[in-house]
Amino acid sequence: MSKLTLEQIAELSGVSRSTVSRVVNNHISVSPEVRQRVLQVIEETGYHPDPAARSLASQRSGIIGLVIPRSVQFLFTDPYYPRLMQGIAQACNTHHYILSLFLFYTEEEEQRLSPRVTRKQLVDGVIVSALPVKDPLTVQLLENDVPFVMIGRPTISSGISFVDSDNTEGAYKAVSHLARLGRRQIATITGPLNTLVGLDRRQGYLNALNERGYPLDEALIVEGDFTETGGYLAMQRLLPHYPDAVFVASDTMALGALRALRNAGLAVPHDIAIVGFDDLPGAAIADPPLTTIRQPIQQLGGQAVISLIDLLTHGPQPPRQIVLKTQLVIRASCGAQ
Amino acid sequence: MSKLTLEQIAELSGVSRSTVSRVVNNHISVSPEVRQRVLQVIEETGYHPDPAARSLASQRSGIIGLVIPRSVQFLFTDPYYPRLMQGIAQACNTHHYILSLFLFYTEEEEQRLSPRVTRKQLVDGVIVSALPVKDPLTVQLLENDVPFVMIGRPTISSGISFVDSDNTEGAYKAVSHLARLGRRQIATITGPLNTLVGLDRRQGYLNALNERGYPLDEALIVEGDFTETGGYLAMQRLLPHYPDAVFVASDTMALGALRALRNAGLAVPHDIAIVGFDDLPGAAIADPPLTTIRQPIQQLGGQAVISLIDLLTHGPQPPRQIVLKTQLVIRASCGAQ
DNA sequence: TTGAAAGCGATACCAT
DNA sequence: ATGGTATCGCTTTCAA
Repeated sequence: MSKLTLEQIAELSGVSRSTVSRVVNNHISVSPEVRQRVLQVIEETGYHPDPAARSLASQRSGIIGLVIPRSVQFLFTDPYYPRLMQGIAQACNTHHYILSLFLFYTEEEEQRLSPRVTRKQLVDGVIVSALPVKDPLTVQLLENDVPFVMIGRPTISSGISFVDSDNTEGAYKAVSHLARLGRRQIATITGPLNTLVGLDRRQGYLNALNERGYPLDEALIVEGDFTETGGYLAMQRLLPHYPDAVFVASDTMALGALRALRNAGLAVPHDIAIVGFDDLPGAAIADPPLTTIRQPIQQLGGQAVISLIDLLTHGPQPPRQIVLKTQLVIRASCGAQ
Repeated sequence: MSKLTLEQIAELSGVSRSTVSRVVNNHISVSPEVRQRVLQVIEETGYHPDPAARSLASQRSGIIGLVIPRSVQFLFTDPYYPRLMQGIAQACNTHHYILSLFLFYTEEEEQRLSPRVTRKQLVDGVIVSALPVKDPLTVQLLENDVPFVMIGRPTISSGISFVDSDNTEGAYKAVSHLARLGRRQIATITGPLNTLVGLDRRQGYLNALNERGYPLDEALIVEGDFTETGGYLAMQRLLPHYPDAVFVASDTMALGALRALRNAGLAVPHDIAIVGFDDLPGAAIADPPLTTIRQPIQQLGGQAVISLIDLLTHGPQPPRQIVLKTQLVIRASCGAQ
C-alpha cells in the first residue's frame, strides 16, 4: 500500500496525468467514457490526491482558518463557541474545506502567530470571531487582502464582510416584552461597551424605553463583560436602585445575575423579572428557566463559511453583510405565565 | 509585496538556496556570520516559507488533527471541550504546530471524511477524543499507522498512546468522601457504560462501597449519558429508592440531577448530598455550589499534544500512556460545609 | 477532448 | 560549511 500518485492512476487507466487531474477536479473537458474509467481506477485503488502537492500547484490550500483573537479568548469557554464551531465545521464539511483553529493567548503569541492567518499561504481565507474596535488583526487582514468574514459586525463595516445577529432588534424585543408585562424600572446589564455587540444590545434597550417614553435612568445601566461573574457583580450594583426587571445582554451573565438575586433573597420573577440573550442550553434549565432572545448561533457559523467561500471563489466582490433575525423565547423568568 | 521565495532570499544574501533553507530550519552546518546575514535579510523582507512547498518536499505538514468522532459529537457543547481545545491549541502554539479540527456528524460524513485524518498526507498525526469500544476509526488509524493519541483511555489499550484522568480513583475519592460524611444510601449516576470513562467511574464507586463493606444495591446505580437532561432523568429514577447521597459521573449531569431534586422539593445537601465530576465552571456557581472531582482538562489536552509530537519526532515507540491525578473540591452540595 | 511540459517553492542528498 | 540538483505530486497553460 505505497502511496499512489496521479501518474500511476494515469498509467492504470491508460490516459495522461492531465486527464486524471481533470477528472479529479471535475473539469468538463473529459469524455464520459474516459471519466468513467478513471473514476473506476480511483475507486479501486483508493487514490487520494496529495493535499500539499495540490496546494503548491494551485496556490490554494482548501483550508479555512477560524481565529479567536486574544481579546475574546477569555470568552472561549462560553457555550456560545462550541455551537458556533459546530456550525462552521459542518459547513466546512459539506463544502469540502478543512477547518483550522487559531486560538491566540498572549499578545506575544498573537504577534508571532498571526502571520499564519494574515498571509494567503496556509489558509485560503479566515473567519474571525468578533473583534473589539479597530483590532490590529483586522488591519493586517485588510492590508494583505486575505479574504475574511467576521462573526459579529465590525465597527467600521464598510468593505468588510460579516455575519451578525440582529442584536439591536433582539434587545428591543426583550425590553419591549418586559414593558408589556408592566415592568417600569427596567435595568440592563450590557456587554462590554468597547464591542459592537455590547453597544448594539444597549441601543436596543434604549430604543425600547424611548419608544415608550420611559425616563432614562443611567443608574439602571451597568456594564458587564459577558462572563457569569461579571453578571453577578453587575446585578449587585443594580440592586440598590430597585429595578423591577432587567435585560441582561447574555445568558451567561443572566445566570450570574440570577445567582446574585438568589443570594439577595429576591424572587424571580415576582420581585424582579429577567430576560437574557443567546438561548444557550443553560437558559432552559436555569432556576427559574430563563426567558431569552434566541440567536441562531450555528447558522451564524454556517453563513460565515458560505460567505467566505463565496469570496474565495468569486474573488473580491462587494462585501457580504448578513444580519440574522432573533427570536423571543418566553420562559418563567420574565413572569409571563 | 509579491511573494518571496527561498531563491530570492538566497540571492539577496549572496548564498545558495540550500544555505537559506538550512538557516530557516535551524540546521547546524551554517557559519555564524552567514546565518546572521541570512536572518537579517529574512527579517528585513518579512519572508515566510511556503507551507505547501515545504510539506511537499519534506513529507510533513506540521498539522495536528483533533478528531471529534460522530459518537461523541452530541457532547461537543459540554464546557469540557472548549477547555480541552484550549489546552491543545496552546500546546500547538508553543510547539509550532497547526491545529485542524474535524467534527464528524453523520455516519456518512465520517466515512467520507475520515480519510483526511487516516492518511498521513494532510495531518502529521491526530488526537482523538475518547471513543466508545472498538470504533472503526481507531482501527483505520492503526492500519494506516497514523501516529495518534487518544484523550481518554481506549478499551484495548495495548500499543495505543493515550492521556486520561484517573477516573477510577477520582470516583473512589468522591464516594469515600460521601461515606465519611455519614451517608449510607449512596447512589450513582454513571456515564454511558459503553465508554471506558463511564465504566471506570462506576468502578471507583464500587471500590469505595466495597472497601467499606457497604451492601451493593443495583437500584442505586443508574446509567446516564453525560448530558444535563440525562442527569435529570436519571435522578428521577433514583428518587423512589431514597438515596441520601449520589455520586454523579459528570458535572453537567449533576446540574441536571440538582434540577430534578429541586423539582422534587428535596434539599441539598440536607436531604441528599451530591458530588459531581469535572469541576467545570458551572459547578462553582450551581445552587448549591457543587462538590466535585476536578480533572485537569487543559493539561489533558496539552499532554496529548506533547505525547503526539514525541511520536512524530521519535518515530514508533512504546506507547505513551499517561494518567493524570484528580482532586476533590469540596463545596456545599456534599454537606461538608 | 487529450497530452506534453513547465512550473509551484521548498527539502535533502551528494559533491566539493 | 556551502552549493548544485533531483525530487516531492499536482495544476495549468499551450498545442495538437
